[in-house]
Amino acid sequence: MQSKPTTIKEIARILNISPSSVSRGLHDHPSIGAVTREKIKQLAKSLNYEPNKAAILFQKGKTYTIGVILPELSEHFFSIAISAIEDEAMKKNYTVIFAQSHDRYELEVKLVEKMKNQRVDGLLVSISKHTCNFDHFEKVNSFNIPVVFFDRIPPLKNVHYVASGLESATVKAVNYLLKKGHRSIGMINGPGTLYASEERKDGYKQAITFNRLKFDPSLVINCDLTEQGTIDAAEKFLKHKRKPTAIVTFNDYVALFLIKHLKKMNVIDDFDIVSYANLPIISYLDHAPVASVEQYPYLQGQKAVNILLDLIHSPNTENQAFYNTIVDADLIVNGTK
Amino acid sequence: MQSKPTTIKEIARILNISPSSVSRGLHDHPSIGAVTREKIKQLAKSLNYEPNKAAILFQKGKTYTIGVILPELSEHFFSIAISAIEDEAMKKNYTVIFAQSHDRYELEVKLVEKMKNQRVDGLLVSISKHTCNFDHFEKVNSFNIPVVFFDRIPPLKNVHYVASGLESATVKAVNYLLKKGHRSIGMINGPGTLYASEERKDGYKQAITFNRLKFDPSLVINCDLTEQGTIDAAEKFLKHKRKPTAIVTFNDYVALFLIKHLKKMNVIDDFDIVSYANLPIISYLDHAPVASVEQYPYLQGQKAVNILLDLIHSPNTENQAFYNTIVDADLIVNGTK
DNA sequence: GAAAACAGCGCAAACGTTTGATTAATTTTG
DNA sequence: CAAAATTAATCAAACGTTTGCGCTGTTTTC
Repeated sequence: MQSKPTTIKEIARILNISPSSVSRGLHDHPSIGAVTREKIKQLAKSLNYEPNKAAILFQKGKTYTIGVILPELSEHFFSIAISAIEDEAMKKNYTVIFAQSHDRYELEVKLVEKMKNQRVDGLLVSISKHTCNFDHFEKVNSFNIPVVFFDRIPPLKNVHYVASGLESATVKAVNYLLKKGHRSIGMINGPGTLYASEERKDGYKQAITFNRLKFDPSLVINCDLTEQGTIDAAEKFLKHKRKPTAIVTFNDYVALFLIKHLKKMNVIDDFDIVSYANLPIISYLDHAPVASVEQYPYLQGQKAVNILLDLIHSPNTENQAFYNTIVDADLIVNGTK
Repeated sequence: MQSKPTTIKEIARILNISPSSVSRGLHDHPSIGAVTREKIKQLAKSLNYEPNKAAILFQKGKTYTIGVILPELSEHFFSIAISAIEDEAMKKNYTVIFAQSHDRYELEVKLVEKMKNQRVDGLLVSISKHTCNFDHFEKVNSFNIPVVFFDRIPPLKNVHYVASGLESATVKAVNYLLKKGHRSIGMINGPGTLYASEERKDGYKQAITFNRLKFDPSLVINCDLTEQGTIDAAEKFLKHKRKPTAIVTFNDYVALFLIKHLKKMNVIDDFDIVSYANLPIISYLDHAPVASVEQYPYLQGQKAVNILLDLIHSPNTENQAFYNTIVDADLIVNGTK
């Protein structure tokens, strides 16, 4: 008893009118009389008519689909964003397809190509760690598929993006520690190649110099974000001539590794730690960070989708204006700003 | 300089042959000569031809898309599964669209309907907490769209599903605690309506009775999985005449709440805790569970996709056989089985 | 009362691809 | 060498929907 979906043709046949009239009737086109329109709608309803999306997509050359490429779908930060993107797109009647680059440049290129072939109406991308070349995005742009970058954005001028204000957030974080009395503050930063590392460093510098202190470059250590890398950085701090009393870590994983190591070394109580939140339950730790930078991934996801839909719907004129949206991050202390 | 994608027609026009020949040439159809075939392929390549998926989908009535409905995309367990589903589907050249029911029955019904309208080739579902009626799945089935349930499965006989063997895993967990010397073991279970609660309780009973101990129903407490619910349960245990020395919690959240409360009450060292793993960093806690039930969400996601693709590809005969796949959960102690 | 406006509907083409049936040209077979 | 088989390609229809244009019959306008 497998049903075949009802089509417009079928309805037209039954009502003895043309398919075009049925189509127009269903869309409240003025050239269809009220009587006929109602007959059409009633029959459509009773036959459970559902438009064949594939046919419409094909006909209109639009897919009402947006593609999303992220480094890792299971990363907590991104999983929140995914939730937001899905919710927001659903509201606007768009479908979302996700893909993950697993932080591999070549895979990312392939995925962009695939999305293009899928004829997505727009693309939302958080670039992989190893992406330095951006030609693949140029290509989709030339096919008139708008691209909005998200969180991990490329260092380019003429692109749309949504990202968090890590620099100002870092200023807040360091200021907070300074106000707490700390005079030597360490930072375990990410790889130097990352834009996000640069922002953190700049924010750190800014806060330090603004408070008329001297910026000591040896207090900001680049780290590959692994456990061993974190331990190495921690050891440098422990042996530092101006041993810091507070440490800002690149993210919660680093904070976790750091806390573990400092506990092992039995010096955990000598430090205040501030991290950039990406693990939900870090505050349950015994020696949890005293403060966390919240980046609002849900909000970022929402904004990114809305910008993308804007671009999709805007007449594809020579758009010289680029959306550069910064979602201000907040410093969370004890669960409040 | 916005390009228009190359079409088969275009290639045919340039080569002065028919579109059908181009189509067949690209598909290595035997009735196209080697010379023509090569000419076609070369030109297609140089023009960057990419098949218009929308057209193919429409023509074939297949979408090469599977729909996935989960309660909450950002839930850690599901985000791992999402990653697996995406990877696996990508390998088989399928596209995935995700949606979340936010654990609301009505929304789930709507989503199923939407997926059907999207003409997905198959559906992967983890049902919402409040779904007791399953007619909406019957409906997609009648449209010959196979459904595979995943993790949260309905209490029906004639459905395909992949889920973890929670009963046997619970047996392992309780056995482990018994072997450690515990004689009174509490369980903070989920709501009684959940199938997952039933399985845990059955496993608990089984292990207890198998070890010739008496099953005490008052040691298994149903809980709404909130923090307050957990605290209430904990208090009952603290006042219990046979105060347990070990507690099995429904999931890591409950474990977290429990640990927090027991710490506050200063009795954390009186208990061994075993949980069902769904939070990645719980092992970093100071008084972390001594063991965790690992449910392998990645593996489950993989299996579910493969079963679904199997069903999609199998001739739609009257399939009387149902896939009932149990992914055995393991008890992880100190990072190993 | 003829011309103009309009309401209500049908016709047919188009979107890009696939595929069964057909044709034409060539080669093989007995 | 005629008949049969093979090769290589074309034709045309189909999938479901939308939309510009044209057609008819009725109503309005001056």
